[in-house]
Amino acid sequence: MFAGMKNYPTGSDRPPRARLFLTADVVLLTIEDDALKVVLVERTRRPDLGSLALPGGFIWHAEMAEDAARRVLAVKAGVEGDVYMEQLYTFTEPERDSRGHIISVAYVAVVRRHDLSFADGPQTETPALYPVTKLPKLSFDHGRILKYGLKRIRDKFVYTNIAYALLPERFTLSQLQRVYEIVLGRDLDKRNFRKKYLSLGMIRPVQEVLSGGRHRPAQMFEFVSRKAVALTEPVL
Amino acid sequence: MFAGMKNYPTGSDRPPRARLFLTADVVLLTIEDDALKVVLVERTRRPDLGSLALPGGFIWHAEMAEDAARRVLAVKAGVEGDVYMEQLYTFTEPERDSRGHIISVAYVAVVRRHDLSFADGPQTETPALYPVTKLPKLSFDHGRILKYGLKRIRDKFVYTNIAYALLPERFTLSQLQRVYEIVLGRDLDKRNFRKKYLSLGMIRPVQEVLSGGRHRPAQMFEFVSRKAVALTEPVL
DNA sequence: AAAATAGTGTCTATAAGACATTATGTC
DNA sequence: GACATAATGTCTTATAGACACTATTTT
Repeated sequence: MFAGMKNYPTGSDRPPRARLFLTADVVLLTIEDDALKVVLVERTRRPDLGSLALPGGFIWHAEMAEDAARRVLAVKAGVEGDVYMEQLYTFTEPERDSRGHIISVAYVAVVRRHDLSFADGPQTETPALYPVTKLPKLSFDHGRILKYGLKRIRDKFVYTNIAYALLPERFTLSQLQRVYEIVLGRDLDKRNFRKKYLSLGMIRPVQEVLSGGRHRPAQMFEFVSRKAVALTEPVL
Repeated sequence: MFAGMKNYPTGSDRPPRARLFLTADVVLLTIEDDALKVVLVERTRRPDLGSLALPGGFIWHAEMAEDAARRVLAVKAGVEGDVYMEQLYTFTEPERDSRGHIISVAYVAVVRRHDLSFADGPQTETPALYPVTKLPKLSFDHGRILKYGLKRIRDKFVYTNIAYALLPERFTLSQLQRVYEIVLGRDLDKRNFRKKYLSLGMIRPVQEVLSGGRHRPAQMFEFVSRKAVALTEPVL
């Protein structure tokens, strides 16, 4: 296997294969109060006790990383059921965690604020939402992971339908546009946005209007598919 | 599901954290005889002895996955020095390797054919090049990894300058176009390709022409940067 | 009728893609 | 001068982006 190699650092005739611990760490994003926010937990153990980190957990025997990530979502943020989640990157630097050489398989997940339930559940760590625009310093290399996750999600918004993950089943075009503006962090032109988005064929009108306040009610729409779909053409 | 879990499967009060082996597996691509090819090695051990697999190796103690991948490139394909390589995905299914629960951190690398040296070097496994258009069945889940790596590289060609990894320092526009055609698997219009590529400002003409056969010599170009650069605008 | 958001169309500029001929070397 | 590849420009169509007013409902 490592053929031809005569001497390994250990002096043994076999390479010093590492048996490593793996964690699944999740960049869990949502929208609250018209702002994109990320779930962070306060560490209850050393090292870095009391400082903020991404929710994460060790991968168990016979478990795949994605299942561990879903377990983390359930246990630390009360998120159950269908959630948009994708693998982000695997961080393997031996020094990234001061406890030892621990690999992090990082995920990004996007949920509606409503699907987070911090209050109930047995967690001792206290999760909370932080706006991505002004972030505190995070433990380990979690700042880097978060930054990377944010970039990934912003890219995905342009090339996929994942806005569905932040919207109820039925929504208005104004709500959809607002989601894009919050995630991308810039204002969009209403007419151009509607023209473009409708031309993509990812949403369709439903027989329902939203009669909000003292103004004209809005046509509601639904996503044709609530599974992640990649576009050939960007939204913006 | 996992919320409120009082007893772990082992009955212990601590979760059954797994200590796992990790491998770095590399989708190593090159161009040979006007075809995109991938390096595969014949397995010299069980399981799947004699069948084809991606070059890979276990991650060692205090080593990061990327270093392991570079070691694999060096040992199994004689590739040294600066190589375009990026992390692809991490495969963690417990059943993916029949030897046990082994994680694969997969990488894609792109090199010039000239930089591969199979002959010399101490490997007992015999690496060889296979056209990506007609691939044999691979061991484990390597077929899936390869397919994913190919997709990644094709996407990257459209949005970055990584064509540099398949070209000598100086090259003609026809050579560049040919690289794109081989990687993407379709013919491109010469005039449109030149117009577009030159407008991106990623290459510049040098004071040299290539006088090949009995025809007009071609202007040579070089990449402004031979580091991976992401574009805001696609090449094609 | 005032307030508030919904809903709509045009114009301009830029880019993509289809397409054919001339230029300049070597042999 | 025959051959082979290099090099080049125009037209059409589609898309992106700037931009302002009318429509409909509630109170």
